[in-house]
Amino acid sequence: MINETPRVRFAPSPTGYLHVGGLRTALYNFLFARRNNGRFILRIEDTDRKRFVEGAVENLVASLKWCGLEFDEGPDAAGDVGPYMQSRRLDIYDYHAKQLIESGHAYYCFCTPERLNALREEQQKQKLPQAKYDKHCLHLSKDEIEKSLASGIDKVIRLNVEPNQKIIFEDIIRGRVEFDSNNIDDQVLIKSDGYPTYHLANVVDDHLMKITHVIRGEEWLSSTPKHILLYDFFNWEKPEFAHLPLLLNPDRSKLSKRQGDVAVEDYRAKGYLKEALVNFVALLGWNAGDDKEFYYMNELIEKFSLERVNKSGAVFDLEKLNWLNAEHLRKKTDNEILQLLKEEINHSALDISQYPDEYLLKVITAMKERVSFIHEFLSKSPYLFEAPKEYEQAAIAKGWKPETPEELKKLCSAFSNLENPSKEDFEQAFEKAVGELNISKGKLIHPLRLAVSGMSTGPGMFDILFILGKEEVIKRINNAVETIRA
RNA sequence: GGCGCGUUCGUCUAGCUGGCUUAGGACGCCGCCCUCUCAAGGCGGAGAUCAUGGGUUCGAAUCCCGUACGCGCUACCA
Repeated sequence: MINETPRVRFAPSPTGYLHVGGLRTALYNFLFARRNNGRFILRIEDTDRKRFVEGAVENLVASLKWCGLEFDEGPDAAGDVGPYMQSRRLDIYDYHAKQLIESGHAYYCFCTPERLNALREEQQKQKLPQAKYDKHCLHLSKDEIEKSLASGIDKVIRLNVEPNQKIIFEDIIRGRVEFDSNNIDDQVLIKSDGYPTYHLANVVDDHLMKITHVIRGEEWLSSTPKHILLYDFFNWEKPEFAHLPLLLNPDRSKLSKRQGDVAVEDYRAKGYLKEALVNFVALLGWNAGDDKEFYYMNELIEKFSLERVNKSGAVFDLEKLNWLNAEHLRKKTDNEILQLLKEEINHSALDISQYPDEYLLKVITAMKERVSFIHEFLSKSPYLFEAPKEYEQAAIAKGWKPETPEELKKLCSAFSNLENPSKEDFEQAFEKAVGELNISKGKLIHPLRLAVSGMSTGPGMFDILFILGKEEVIKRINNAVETIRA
């Protein structure tokens, strides 16, 4: 074991999208694998036919890959212990379930749902500590079993849990965990439709796929004793277990759709950078023990360890994600941002051909520190892409005086004398004009900003003028004078 | 109900082998500086009797026990 290559798996059921909690689980598996020169495996747990969702696997894989979580083995990256879709391994589960029956650790059950329901109700009425199957079919005679089997009536295969056993295992994150077998039900292993339940499939696959570390969500902790039992019954070596704390809603319930976005694709659509999402999710339940919060994937790989994963659930705090997104955005080079911005423009109503790279680069320099998302280049500085069609009312009320139009006109003529003006040229011309008007700089700069941008906030005034260029600036000032005067 | 897991500022967390903690950092919030505005940046502030009660100890957020609360599981779902 010690010298074996660590092998871990992310084993989602294909529900249609990658949940951010799933992303966190996948990420920790991935980081652990990369950190320890191991293998990261994707296995699809599609044994519930009622939950089949068309295209779910493709979507899952796409989200995983977008986040940079490349798996070494999986549905479309075959290794030699596949297939990696449980629905294609039915014969394997069947074979192993039968082995269990032969060894007496499992048995056929022909009970109808009606009998099971009645049993449960009866047990509840009696206020029994826990509702459990009564092992009725365990005591069927060989003949009865043969007859029922031959008749083709519905059957399942159940785990034969022996009472009064202590089931103990060591969890990497939680330490020693102990269960009493009296609290464990004779779990169905093979359903009446022939598909295995999670419990059987996951143990058989983890063993056959040589998984060394089972890293999964805390919701599995309670069923781990069933899995331990199965390993023992098969006489297989057990993997290490690490149960991750849950991701929570702001009200501390398990992170759910009702209280916001949970799908990775939602965050992608909202303009979050994959670097930020990964960084943020990594920190939800883990830290290196220092104050570092800004990480790239390679740094996470270098620092990650299961031993430093927390035990308690973590609230998914959007504010902090937003901050990290801004941080990651600002750390990118202007050229990297340029590519993203061009994509954004392409997906907007704007015509990309109107904005040469050189122009966009100026916009990026001016706005980079003022945005948290790429799409904010467009929403926070629309005037750098199109002339303003309206002007902020509050700013008009505050800075637009009766004499303002004349003063702006004066600026226009000052600017018109400039030859291909730089930022400094604009500034000098502005100061000269202001001096001649005998007014303070501040008195005119705000109306000018309003006239040129339609807004009261943004980059330095002269940066804006420089980006827009002389002709456009003059045109906009004249436009504003007319519009606001009217 | 039963079983299991958890509980440090609003949130993410440091603190893991008890003293260096008057409990540190980050997000958010507030204020100041910078400044043509908004950001970014710098500085500062408010904010946690470490869920609670009881032990052990010269000394506990750190070890032990109880209680409360929260969450998970309790399916022929994963």
